Amino acid sequence: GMIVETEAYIGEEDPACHAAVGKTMRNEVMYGPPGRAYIYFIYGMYYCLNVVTEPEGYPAAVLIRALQPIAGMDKMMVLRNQKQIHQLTNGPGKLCQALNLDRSQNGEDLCGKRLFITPGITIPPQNIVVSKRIGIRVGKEFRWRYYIKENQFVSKK
DNA sequence: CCAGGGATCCCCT
DNA sequence: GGGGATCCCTGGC
Repeated sequence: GMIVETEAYIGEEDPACHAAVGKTMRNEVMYGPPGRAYIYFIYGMYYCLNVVTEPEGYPAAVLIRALQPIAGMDKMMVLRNQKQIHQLTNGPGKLCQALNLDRSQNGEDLCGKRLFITPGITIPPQNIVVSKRIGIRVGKEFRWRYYIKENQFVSKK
């Protein structure tokens, strides 16, 4: 899939970042080297996928909030129990379900062969919308959400 | 040990 | 637009 929506969570000073409480067993992957997957369990039923960024020791990550499916939609439909393509990966929990991601991929090297990100098409800056992050209670003031303008697979306008 | 909360989703009204 | 599902993690006692 093509990543069409992301959010940044940056350091212990970001109250919405899981690292705001300091290093714990849950968030330790964020303190590790960049380029790895930080996958956490949320609301008792869902997982969220992040890409660890920044040098080792500084906890930060980019939450992948939505994908535009490119291949494997048949498998995604089974995993999601959903036939509408637009409902397969338009949310952080949904896309983890569609890609069958869970705790077992937490910490995985995203430069490997199983789960990885490749360069995609270039989106002109004027086609990228910047907004406030979604679903958080604190740290709402930071405009650290980015999504492709008018893309039909973005989770929320 | 236990209570509270959560970077969501789905279904109902 | 609102509430329930569902369970892990964390911090406090």
